[in-house]
Amino acid sequence: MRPTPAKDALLEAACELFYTQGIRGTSVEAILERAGVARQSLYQHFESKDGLVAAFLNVRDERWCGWMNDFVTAASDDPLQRVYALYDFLADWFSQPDFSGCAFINTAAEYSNPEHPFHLLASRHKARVLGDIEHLCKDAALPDPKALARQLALLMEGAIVTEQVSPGSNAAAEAKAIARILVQACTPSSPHTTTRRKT
Amino acid sequence: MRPTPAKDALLEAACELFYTQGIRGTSVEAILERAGVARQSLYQHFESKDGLVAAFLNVRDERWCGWMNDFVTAASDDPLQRVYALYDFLADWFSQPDFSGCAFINTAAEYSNPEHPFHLLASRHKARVLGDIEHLCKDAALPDPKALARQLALLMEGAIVTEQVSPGSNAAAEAKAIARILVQACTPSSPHTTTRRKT
DNA sequence: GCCTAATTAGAACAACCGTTCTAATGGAGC
DNA sequence: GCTCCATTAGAACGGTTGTTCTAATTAGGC
Repeated sequence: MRPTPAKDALLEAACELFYTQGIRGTSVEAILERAGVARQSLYQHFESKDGLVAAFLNVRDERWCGWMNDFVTAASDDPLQRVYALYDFLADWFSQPDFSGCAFINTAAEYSNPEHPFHLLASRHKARVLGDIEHLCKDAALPDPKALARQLALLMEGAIVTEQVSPGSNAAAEAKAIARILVQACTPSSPHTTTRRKT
Repeated sequence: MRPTPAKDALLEAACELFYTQGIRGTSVEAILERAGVARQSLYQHFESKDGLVAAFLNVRDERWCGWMNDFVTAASDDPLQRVYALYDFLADWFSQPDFSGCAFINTAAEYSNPEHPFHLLASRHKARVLGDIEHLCKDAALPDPKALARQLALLMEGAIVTEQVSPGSNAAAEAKAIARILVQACTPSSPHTTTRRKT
């Protein structure tokens, strides 16, 4: 029990509640109850609720990017299939019972001022994800990986939000289909190597 | 002054503040101050803050859809160009100084429970927008207008959220470019009638 | 076994929340 | 001119917010 059990319990409770109920929608009281921890412990390990929020956003960023990269890596050895697997990752995520959209989109919505520290953390997360996608495009030897990554990221955002507002939209599959078209469109008409239409 | 000036002032203030600061982020006090109205007036015309929120969401739905439809109608007489004009509408919207994303996406994020009345109003709004887009696709005689509308709507969501989280992304133009590709892809390779590449 | 530090429970705080009440003021319609 | 009702200002309500404080309790390292 090196990293103090109370601090960990608090962070875990914060991750659950801030994500599913929103930041303003989650009281310190609720976090303490969920963590099974005394009030004092919170202010011993974090300077304030906002400090805990910042910690939550940082671990969420780390974890979510990890999930995404692990998923696409495990999905296939073919770099192009890994690009498409981004949307299988989304489908997997959407099917989780506590799916509540993207924590960072939600945070940017709650703190609309783009200068607000939390909003900035949201932008930073999205920039990081964009970088990861761009990396996938480069690995797949796709032309203009920067531009394509921006397109693929926009599709992901659209799918996330669509599924959040109207659950059951099957938005991940929709986005994947569009992604196929985009890749096809930017590829100099190479005879589709692994484009076995299945879905 | 038929529809009581106080009620109107309250609704107007609610529209501004709920949209730009969020619902939970806006206090009754702030609305009263902005509206320049006494506290009692609020509870005379609306049964509660939640009642005012519902009223806000309804007028926002009506107005936003009106803005969109008016914009694309005025943009061109060519039905296909009207489809593309959806994304010019977005660009116009994004450039407004108080742009804070989509009020309904934000509301669905704040009230994550899909059964919550506010979340349901958000779903209803998106369904309505989807219907309008489908109508545009039909007018443009595009094949499978229902499926295409879902794709175009997903692009719009992606652009809105991208611009909200990271202002200055030029996401509207990005989405428009993708929309062109999608329309091209679903059209049985008719020689591009009005596809004069300009942007 | 003792010392240190983490943790605990719970009271207390001021500030804010949404809401209700009281009482006075205003103006428009008959 | 009087009545009715929208509107006003402001106090007051109970509940919740985030935070601080006080003490008592636990557990680990030397």
